[in-house]
Amino acid sequence: MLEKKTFQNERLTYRLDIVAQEAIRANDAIFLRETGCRIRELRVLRLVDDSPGTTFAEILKSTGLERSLTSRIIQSLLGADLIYRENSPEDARVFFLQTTEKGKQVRRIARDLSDRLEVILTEPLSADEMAQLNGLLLRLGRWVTSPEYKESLQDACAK
Amino acid sequence: MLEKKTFQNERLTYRLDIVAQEAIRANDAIFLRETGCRIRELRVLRLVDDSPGTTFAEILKSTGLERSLTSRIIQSLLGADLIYRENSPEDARVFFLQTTEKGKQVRRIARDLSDRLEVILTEPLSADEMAQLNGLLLRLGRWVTSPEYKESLQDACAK
DNA sequence: GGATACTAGTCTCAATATGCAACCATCTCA
DNA sequence: TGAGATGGTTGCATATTGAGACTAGTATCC
Repeated sequence: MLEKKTFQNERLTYRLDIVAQEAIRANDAIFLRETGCRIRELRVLRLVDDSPGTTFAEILKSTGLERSLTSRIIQSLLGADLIYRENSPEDARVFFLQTTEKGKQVRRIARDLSDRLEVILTEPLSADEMAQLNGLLLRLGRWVTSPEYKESLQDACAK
Repeated sequence: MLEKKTFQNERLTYRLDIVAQEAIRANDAIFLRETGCRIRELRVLRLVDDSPGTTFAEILKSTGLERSLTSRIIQSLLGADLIYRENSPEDARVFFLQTTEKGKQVRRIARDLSDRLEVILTEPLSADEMAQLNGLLLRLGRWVTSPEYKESLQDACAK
Protein backbone atom coordinates (compact mmCIF):
# COMPACT_ATOMS: atom_id res chain seq x y z
CA MET A 1 0.00 0.00 0.00
CA LEU A 2 2.73 2.42 0.90
CA GLU A 3 4.92 3.87 -1.77
CA LYS A 4 8.45 4.02 -0.54
CA LYS A 5 9.94 5.27 -3.73
CA THR A 6 10.41 8.86 -4.53
CA PHE A 7 8.48 8.65 -7.78
CA GLN A 8 10.52 11.68 -8.57
CA ASN A 9 10.85 11.05 -12.25
CA GLU A 10 7.50 9.44 -12.81
CA ARG A 11 4.80 10.21 -15.26
CA LEU A 12 2.00 12.59 -14.63
CA THR A 13 -0.54 9.81 -14.92
CA TYR A 14 1.32 7.86 -12.32
CA ARG A 15 1.34 10.72 -9.87
CA LEU A 16 -2.27 11.39 -10.54
CA ASP A 17 -3.00 7.79 -9.93
CA ILE A 18 -1.22 7.71 -6.61
CA VAL A 19 -2.98 10.75 -5.29
CA ALA A 20 -6.39 9.90 -6.61
CA GLN A 21 -6.17 6.28 -5.61
CA GLU A 22 -4.95 6.95 -2.15
CA ALA A 23 -7.18 9.89 -1.41
CA ILE A 24 -10.29 8.36 -2.81
CA ARG A 25 -9.83 4.96 -1.36
CA ALA A 26 -9.30 6.41 2.09
CA ASN A 27 -12.15 8.85 1.80
CA ASP A 28 -14.55 6.30 0.45
CA ALA A 29 -14.07 4.09 3.44
CA ILE A 30 -14.64 7.00 5.77
CA PHE A 31 -17.78 8.12 4.01
CA LEU A 32 -19.08 4.60 4.13
CA ARG A 33 -18.50 4.41 7.82
CA GLU A 34 -19.93 7.79 8.66
CA THR A 35 -22.86 7.93 6.30
CA GLY A 36 -23.45 4.37 5.20
CA CYS A 37 -22.93 5.41 1.60
CA ARG A 38 -20.14 5.22 -0.90
CA ILE A 39 -18.94 8.37 -2.55
CA ARG A 40 -20.73 7.58 -5.75
CA GLU A 41 -24.01 7.11 -4.00
CA LEU A 42 -23.55 10.36 -2.21
CA ARG A 43 -22.92 12.05 -5.48
CA VAL A 44 -26.23 10.84 -6.82
CA LEU A 45 -27.92 11.76 -3.57
CA ARG A 46 -26.58 15.25 -3.97
CA LEU A 47 -27.84 15.43 -7.51
CA VAL A 48 -31.29 14.41 -6.42
CA ASP A 49 -31.24 16.81 -3.54
CA ASP A 50 -30.15 19.65 -5.79
CA SER A 51 -32.79 19.02 -8.40
CA PRO A 52 -35.76 17.48 -6.72
CA GLY A 53 -37.99 15.62 -9.11
CA THR A 54 -35.13 14.60 -11.33
CA THR A 55 -35.31 11.31 -13.17
CA PHE A 56 -33.22 8.27 -13.80
CA ALA A 57 -32.43 9.46 -17.28
CA GLU A 58 -31.24 12.83 -16.10
CA ILE A 59 -28.97 11.31 -13.54
CA LEU A 60 -27.66 8.96 -16.13
CA LYS A 61 -26.79 11.86 -18.30
CA SER A 62 -25.22 14.09 -15.73
CA THR A 63 -23.14 11.45 -14.02
CA GLY A 64 -22.09 9.66 -17.14
CA LEU A 65 -22.33 6.33 -15.34
CA GLU A 66 -23.57 3.11 -16.86
CA ARG A 67 -27.28 2.40 -16.94
CA SER A 68 -27.10 -0.68 -14.81
CA LEU A 69 -24.78 0.92 -12.36
CA THR A 70 -26.96 3.98 -12.06
CA SER A 71 -29.96 1.77 -11.55
CA ARG A 72 -28.18 -0.05 -8.75
CA ILE A 73 -27.13 3.14 -7.07
CA ILE A 74 -30.66 4.44 -7.12
CA GLN A 75 -31.95 1.13 -5.80
CA SER A 76 -29.50 1.34 -3.01
CA LEU A 77 -30.49 4.90 -2.10
CA LEU A 78 -34.13 3.86 -2.19
CA GLY A 79 -33.38 0.87 -0.02
CA ALA A 80 -31.60 3.04 2.50
CA ASP A 81 -34.59 5.33 2.55
CA LEU A 82 -32.55 8.33 1.51
CA ILE A 83 -34.66 9.07 -1.53
CA TYR A 84 -38.13 8.12 -2.62
CA ARG A 85 -39.87 8.11 -5.92
CA GLU A 86 -43.23 8.93 -7.34
CA ASN A 87 -44.55 8.01 -10.70
CA SER A 88 -44.80 10.62 -13.34
CA PRO A 89 -48.45 11.33 -14.10
CA GLU A 90 -47.66 11.82 -17.76
CA ASP A 91 -45.46 8.82 -18.39
CA ALA A 92 -45.85 5.70 -16.33
CA ARG A 93 -42.37 4.54 -17.22
CA VAL A 94 -40.80 7.55 -15.58
CA PHE A 95 -40.50 8.30 -11.90
CA PHE A 96 -39.42 11.42 -10.14
CA LEU A 97 -36.86 11.30 -7.40
CA GLN A 98 -36.81 13.26 -4.18
CA THR A 99 -34.70 13.14 -1.09
CA THR A 100 -36.28 12.04 2.14
CA GLU A 101 -35.64 13.87 5.38
CA LYS A 102 -33.07 11.25 6.20
CA GLY A 103 -31.53 11.80 2.80
CA LYS A 104 -31.21 15.51 3.38
CA GLN A 105 -29.60 14.85 6.68
CA VAL A 106 -27.10 12.39 5.27
CA ARG A 107 -26.31 14.85 2.58
CA ARG A 108 -25.48 17.48 5.16
CA ILE A 109 -23.32 15.09 7.10
CA ALA A 110 -21.54 14.13 3.94
CA ARG A 111 -20.94 17.72 3.04
CA ASP A 112 -19.40 18.55 6.38
CA LEU A 113 -17.29 15.47 6.28
CA SER A 114 -16.21 16.28 2.78
CA ASP A 115 -15.16 19.72 3.89
CA ARG A 116 -13.05 18.35 6.66
CA LEU A 117 -11.48 15.71 4.49
CA GLU A 118 -10.60 18.22 1.85
CA VAL A 119 -8.87 20.39 4.40
CA ILE A 120 -6.80 17.44 5.49
CA LEU A 121 -5.99 16.41 1.97
CA THR A 122 -4.70 19.82 1.05
CA GLU A 123 -2.87 20.46 4.24
CA PRO A 124 0.54 20.70 2.57
CA LEU A 125 -0.69 23.26 0.05
CA SER A 126 -1.10 26.97 0.51
CA ALA A 127 -4.32 28.63 -0.55
CA ASP A 128 -2.65 29.91 -3.67
CA GLU A 129 -1.32 26.52 -4.60
CA MET A 130 -4.65 24.98 -3.93
CA ALA A 131 -6.27 27.41 -6.31
CA GLN A 132 -3.64 26.68 -8.90
CA LEU A 133 -4.11 22.97 -8.57
CA ASN A 134 -7.84 23.28 -8.81
CA GLY A 135 -7.56 25.37 -11.92
CA LEU A 136 -5.14 23.02 -13.58
CA LEU A 137 -7.19 19.97 -12.75
CA LEU A 138 -10.32 21.64 -13.95
CA ARG A 139 -8.75 22.29 -17.31
CA LEU A 140 -7.28 18.85 -17.54
CA GLY A 141 -10.60 17.37 -16.53
CA ARG A 142 -12.38 19.18 -19.30
CA TRP A 143 -9.75 18.09 -21.73
CA VAL A 144 -9.71 14.42 -20.89
CA THR A 145 -13.46 14.17 -21.04
CA SER A 146 -13.65 15.92 -24.38
CA PRO A 147 -14.12 14.04 -27.61
CA GLU A 148 -11.06 15.84 -28.97
CA TYR A 149 -8.90 14.12 -26.42
CA LYS A 150 -10.16 10.70 -27.40
CA GLU A 151 -9.57 11.62 -30.99
CA SER A 152 -6.01 12.66 -30.33
CA LEU A 153 -5.44 9.34 -28.65
CA GLN A 154 -6.79 7.49 -31.64
CA ASP A 155 -4.56 9.42 -33.95
CA ALA A 156 -1.49 8.90 -31.85
CA CYS A 157 -1.96 5.17 -31.96
CA ALA A 158 -3.16 4.80 -35.48
CA LYS A 159 0.09 6.06 -36.85
CA MET B 1 -18.63 7.90 -19.77
CA LEU B 2 -18.68 11.51 -20.74
CA GLU B 3 -19.03 14.18 -18.12
CA LYS B 4 -21.31 16.86 -19.36
CA LYS B 5 -21.36 18.90 -16.23
CA THR B 6 -18.99 21.71 -15.56
CA PHE B 7 -17.88 20.29 -12.23
CA GLN B 8 -17.02 23.88 -11.57
CA ASN B 9 -17.65 23.84 -7.89
CA GLU B 10 -16.60 20.32 -7.19
CA ARG B 11 -14.18 18.91 -4.71
CA LEU B 12 -10.55 18.41 -5.35
CA THR B 13 -10.92 14.67 -4.93
CA TYR B 14 -13.64 14.65 -7.49
CA ARG B 15 -11.56 16.49 -10.03
CA LEU B 16 -8.64 14.29 -9.32
CA ASP B 17 -10.83 11.31 -9.78
CA ILE B 18 -12.14 12.45 -13.11
CA VAL B 19 -8.74 13.15 -14.52
CA ALA B 20 -7.05 10.11 -13.12
CA GLN B 21 -9.90 7.81 -13.99
CA GLU B 22 -10.29 9.02 -17.49
CA ALA B 23 -6.63 9.31 -18.30
CA ILE B 24 -5.66 6.02 -16.82
CA ARG B 25 -8.52 4.04 -18.16
CA ALA B 26 -7.89 5.30 -21.65
CA ASN B 27 -4.15 4.82 -21.43
CA ASP B 28 -4.41 1.38 -19.98
CA ALA B 29 -6.45 0.16 -22.89
CA ILE B 30 -3.97 1.61 -25.32
CA PHE B 31 -0.99 0.09 -23.59
CA LEU B 32 -2.73 -3.22 -23.58
CA ARG B 33 -3.37 -3.04 -27.27
CA GLU B 34 0.07 -1.84 -28.23
CA THR B 35 2.22 -3.87 -25.88
CA GLY B 36 0.00 -6.66 -24.65
CA CYS B 37 0.52 -5.47 -21.09
CA ARG B 38 -1.42 -3.49 -18.57
CA ILE B 39 0.16 -0.44 -17.03
CA ARG B 40 0.87 -2.22 -13.81
CA GLU B 41 2.67 -5.01 -15.56
CA LEU B 42 4.71 -2.51 -17.47
CA ARG B 43 5.64 -0.83 -14.27
CA VAL B 44 7.01 -4.05 -12.91
CA LEU B 45 8.72 -4.77 -16.18
CA ARG B 46 10.42 -1.42 -15.92
CA LEU B 47 11.52 -2.12 -12.39
CA VAL B 48 13.04 -5.38 -13.45
CA ASP B 49 14.70 -3.80 -16.43
CA ASP B 50 16.11 -1.04 -14.29
CA SER B 51 17.51 -3.34 -11.65
CA PRO B 52 18.33 -6.63 -13.28
CA GLY B 53 18.54 -9.45 -10.82
CA THR B 54 15.92 -7.97 -8.56
CA THR B 55 13.69 -10.28 -6.60
CA PHE B 56 10.04 -10.76 -5.83
CA ALA B 57 10.52 -9.29 -2.39
CA GLU B 58 12.16 -6.17 -3.71
CA ILE B 59 9.43 -5.59 -6.20
CA LEU B 60 6.89 -6.14 -3.52
CA LYS B 61 8.53 -3.48 -1.45
CA SER B 62 9.01 -0.89 -4.11
CA THR B 63 5.62 -1.17 -5.73
CA GLY B 64 3.67 -1.53 -2.54
CA LEU B 65 1.32 -3.98 -4.22
CA GLU B 66 -0.19 -7.03 -2.58
CA ARG B 67 1.84 -10.20 -2.44
CA SER B 68 -0.58 -12.25 -4.46
CA LEU B 69 -1.09 -9.54 -6.98
CA THR B 70 2.63 -9.08 -7.39
CA SER B 71 3.06 -12.77 -7.81
CA ARG B 72 0.43 -12.85 -10.50
CA ILE B 73 1.94 -9.94 -12.34
CA ILE B 74 5.30 -11.63 -12.35
CA GLN B 75 3.70 -14.84 -13.54
CA SER B 76 2.12 -12.97 -16.34
CA LEU B 77 5.36 -11.32 -17.40
CA LEU B 78 7.06 -14.69 -17.27
CA GLY B 79 4.30 -16.21 -19.31
CA ALA B 80 4.59 -13.51 -21.91
CA ASP B 81 8.30 -14.18 -22.06
CA LEU B 82 9.16 -10.62 -21.13
CA ILE B 83 11.23 -11.60 -18.14
CA TYR B 84 12.92 -14.77 -17.02
CA ARG B 85 14.22 -15.97 -13.71
CA GLU B 86 17.13 -17.86 -12.34
CA ASN B 87 17.48 -19.36 -8.95
CA SER B 88 19.64 -17.68 -6.45
CA PRO B 89 22.66 -19.84 -5.71
CA GLU B 90 22.62 -18.77 -2.06
CA ASP B 91 18.97 -19.19 -1.28
CA ALA B 92 16.82 -21.69 -3.10
CA ARG B 93 13.65 -19.81 -2.22
CA VAL B 94 14.78 -16.75 -4.06
CA PHE B 95 14.98 -16.14 -7.75
CA PHE B 96 16.47 -13.30 -9.63
CA LEU B 97 14.55 -11.57 -12.36
CA GLN B 98 15.86 -10.29 -15.65
CA THR B 99 14.24 -8.90 -18.72
CA THR B 100 14.41 -10.90 -21.92
CA GLU B 101 15.20 -9.28 -25.21
CA LYS B 102 11.54 -9.17 -25.93
CA GLY B 103 11.00 -7.57 -22.56
CA LYS B 104 13.51 -4.84 -23.28
CA GLN B 105 11.84 -4.19 -26.55
CA VAL B 106 8.39 -3.97 -25.04
CA ARG B 107 9.75 -1.65 -22.42
CA ARG B 108 11.07 0.65 -25.12
CA ILE B 109 7.80 0.59 -26.96
CA ALA B 110 5.99 1.35 -23.76
CA ARG B 111 8.27 4.24 -22.99
CA ASP B 112 7.76 5.82 -26.35
CA LEU B 113 4.06 5.33 -26.14
CA SER B 114 4.03 6.75 -22.67
CA ASP B 115 5.86 9.82 -23.91
CA ARG B 116 3.38 10.38 -26.63
CA LEU B 117 0.41 9.85 -24.37
CA GLU B 118 1.76 12.26 -21.83
CA VAL B 119 2.16 14.91 -24.47
CA ILE B 120 -1.44 14.45 -25.47
CA LEU B 121 -2.66 14.45 -21.93
CA THR B 122 -0.96 17.71 -21.13
CA GLU B 123 -1.77 19.41 -24.35
CA PRO B 124 -3.83 22.16 -22.73
CA LEU B 125 -1.05 23.02 -20.31
CA SER B 126 2.00 25.17 -20.87
CA ALA B 127 5.38 23.88 -19.83
CA ASP B 128 5.27 26.07 -16.77
CA GLU B 129 1.89 24.87 -15.75
CA MET B 130 2.95 21.33 -16.32
CA ALA B 131 5.88 21.81 -14.00
CA GLN B 132 3.61 23.37 -11.42
CA LEU B 133 1.16 20.54 -11.63
CA ASN B 134 3.88 17.98 -11.34
CA GLY B 135 5.29 19.67 -8.31
CA LEU B 136 1.96 19.98 -6.60
CA LEU B 137 1.04 16.39 -7.30
CA LEU B 138 4.38 15.21 -6.10
CA ARG B 139 3.87 16.94 -2.78
CA LEU B 140 0.32 15.74 -2.49
CA GLY B 141 1.43 12.24 -3.38
CA ARG B 142 4.00 12.24 -0.63
CA TRP B 143 1.46 13.56 1.79
CA VAL B 144 -1.32 11.11 1.07
CA THR B 145 1.00 8.16 1.30
CA SER B 146 2.47 9.29 4.58
CA PRO B 147 1.41 7.81 7.89
CA GLU B 148 0.73 11.33 9.14
CA TYR B 149 -2.01 11.71 6.59
CA LYS B 150 -3.71 8.53 7.71
CA GLU B 151 -3.38 9.70 11.26
CA SER B 152 -5.01 13.02 10.50
CA LEU B 153 -7.87 11.17 8.91
CA GLN B 154 -8.31 9.04 11.97
CA ASP B 155 -8.35 12.07 14.18
CA ALA B 156 -10.81 13.94 12.04
CA CYS B 157 -13.28 11.10 12.26
CA ALA B 158 -12.74 10.08 15.81
CA LYS B 159 -13.98 13.42 17.04
C1' DG C 1 -57.44 -0.86 -33.51
C1' DG C 2 -53.43 -3.17 -34.38
C1' DA C 3 -48.55 -3.46 -35.74
C1' DT C 4 -44.25 -1.50 -35.13
C1' DA C 5 -40.74 0.85 -33.22
C1' DC C 6 -38.98 3.37 -29.48
C1' DT C 7 -37.86 4.80 -24.54
C1' DA C 8 -37.47 4.07 -19.36
C1' DG C 9 -35.72 1.29 -16.25
C1' DT C 10 -34.50 -3.44 -14.26
C1' DC C 11 -32.20 -7.65 -13.95
C1' DT C 12 -29.39 -11.68 -14.99
C1' DC C 13 -25.18 -13.49 -16.22
C1' DA C 14 -20.54 -13.93 -17.04
C1' DA C 15 -15.96 -11.91 -16.77
C1' DT C 16 -12.61 -9.72 -14.11
C1' DA C 17 -10.36 -8.04 -10.10
C1' DT C 18 -8.79 -8.46 -5.60
C1' DG C 19 -7.55 -9.69 -0.94
C1' DC C 20 -7.05 -13.09 2.48
C1' DA C 21 -5.30 -16.96 4.21
C1' DA C 22 -3.60 -21.45 3.79
C1' DC C 23 0.16 -23.55 1.92
C1' DC C 24 4.95 -25.47 0.52
C1' DA C 25 9.78 -24.90 0.50
C1' DT C 26 13.68 -23.22 2.40
C1' DC C 27 16.49 -20.91 5.60
C1' DT C 28 18.14 -19.44 10.38
C1' DC C 29 19.18 -19.87 14.78
C1' DA C 30 19.31 -21.94 19.12
C1' DT D 1 16.55 -31.22 15.75
C1' DG D 2 12.77 -28.15 16.07
C1' DA D 3 10.61 -23.45 16.05
C1' DG D 4 9.93 -19.80 13.73
C1' DA D 5 10.80 -16.50 9.98
C1' DT D 6 10.96 -15.61 4.97
C1' DG D 7 10.07 -16.24 -0.14
C1' DG D 8 6.73 -17.15 -3.11
C1' DT D 9 2.31 -19.52 -4.91
C1' DT D 10 -2.30 -20.82 -5.06
C1' DG D 11 -7.26 -21.57 -3.96
C1' DC D 12 -11.20 -19.49 -2.63
C1' DA D 13 -14.62 -16.35 -1.69
C1' DT D 14 -16.30 -11.93 -2.80
C1' DA D 15 -17.05 -7.43 -5.03
C1' DT D 16 -17.40 -4.90 -9.21
C1' DT D 17 -18.80 -4.19 -13.59
C1' DG D 18 -20.69 -4.05 -18.46
C1' DA D 19 -23.45 -6.14 -21.90
C1' DG D 20 -27.45 -7.35 -23.29
C1' DA D 21 -31.96 -9.57 -22.59
C1' DC D 22 -36.19 -8.31 -20.76
C1' DT D 23 -40.71 -5.91 -19.02
C1' DA D 24 -43.62 -2.28 -19.32
C1' DG D 25 -45.32 1.70 -21.24
C1' DT D 26 -45.59 5.23 -25.10
C1' DA D 27 -45.81 7.08 -29.85
C1' DT D 28 -46.54 6.62 -34.67
C1' DC D 29 -48.54 5.15 -38.65
C1' DC D 30 -51.63 2.70 -41.33
